[in-house]
Amino acid sequence: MSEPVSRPSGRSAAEEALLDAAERLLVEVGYAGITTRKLAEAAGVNHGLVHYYFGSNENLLVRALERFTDGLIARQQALYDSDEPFVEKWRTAMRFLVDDDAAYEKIWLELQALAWNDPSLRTRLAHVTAEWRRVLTDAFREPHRQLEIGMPLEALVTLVITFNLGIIVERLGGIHTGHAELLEWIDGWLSS
Amino acid sequence: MSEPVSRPSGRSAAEEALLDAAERLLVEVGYAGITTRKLAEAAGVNHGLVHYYFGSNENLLVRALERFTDGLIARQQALYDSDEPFVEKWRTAMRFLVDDDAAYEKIWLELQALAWNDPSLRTRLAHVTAEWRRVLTDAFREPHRQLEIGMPLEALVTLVITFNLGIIVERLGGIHTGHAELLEWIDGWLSS
DNA sequence: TCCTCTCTTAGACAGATGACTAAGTCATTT
DNA sequence: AAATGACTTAGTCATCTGTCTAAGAGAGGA
Repeated sequence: MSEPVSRPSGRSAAEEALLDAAERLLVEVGYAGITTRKLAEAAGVNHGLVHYYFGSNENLLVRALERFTDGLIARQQALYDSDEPFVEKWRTAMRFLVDDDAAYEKIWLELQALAWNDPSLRTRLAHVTAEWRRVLTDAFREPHRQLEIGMPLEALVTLVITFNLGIIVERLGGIHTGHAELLEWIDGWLSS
Repeated sequence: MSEPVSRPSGRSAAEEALLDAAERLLVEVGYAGITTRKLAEAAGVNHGLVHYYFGSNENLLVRALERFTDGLIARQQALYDSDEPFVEKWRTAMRFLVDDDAAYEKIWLELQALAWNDPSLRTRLAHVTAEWRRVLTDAFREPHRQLEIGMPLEALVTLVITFNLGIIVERLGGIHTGHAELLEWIDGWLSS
């Protein structure tokens, strides 16, 4: 027999390797280029294991999405939970945003593109975005008051989230025009 | 013989129908779900015509991209070229942005997602974005001065382009939180 | 009328793909 | 040492996919 088991004790190395391979392939070829055999090859395991551990190719991507988004929320929490002053948090976040290594962002947006055509995945991503919004709203409450920003807090958070997302998308398309200028002006404005 | 001909006089109805079908399928199933036979079926033509007119599936998508981006630039030009006051132009643009029918935006972002994994397509899209930036820079030059906006023009244009793009991406993911609040505040601020 | 050229059709073909399975291996338990 | 159960392998199978081709339809000109 070789039926998928009810998640025994510890995850096998192969299972983790396949999820890692999924993330790597999302970066390298995008979700549309991911096949059972490519996954297995990238993970260095037999291609039958995709069925053994995940049942199907699609399910593997769902699991990869869940693992990735769990990590994403934790990472965002950690950034804004620290004791640093707000300006430092902002600078760290913006440094991540324009980092040369866009692997994390590529995975995130490939998963979003996948979800555009899969309503069940959209639910999961909507939850992550809501969590992200919550974290940012908390983080911006104090600076929003202190810096006397005209617009309502919710509008400010929306603006920050969306322009960040837009920068990521442009960068994935190879466009960098104006990004540095915008971020530098914001940085200078925060410092004053 | 059935070799692709050197674009005779007028395009056949089938050729147009295939390009139309490509756009419809981008909206309905995304680029990854587009196959030769689905294209032909959606266009109501024989699947052999994909090879006859475009040589390959991929080439058809490239042609669809070219046709779409041509229209996109024209549409953007037309919006900001009109004689209306700036506020009206802005309102029209924002109405398009949050329109219930996101077909146009879906096509645009599916093509971008396709380009993330295809360097040659990226060049084409980068050109469109550059053109869009040029149009917006012209349109914002006067209001930027009159409204005494603190940040440099280039930073402002970047902010507008990226937060618009971010809103589109969020909407494709089914997220609408805060969009109306942000746009309403901007609208109010412009009116004052 | 016949011929030419464009357009269309149906189908062939190799290769890839997702899903699945029988037969193993191997460590741990009894 | 035997048995158990998790893990792995190599391979099968039906289906789909992209590409290409031979054959024909039909319009317009000679």
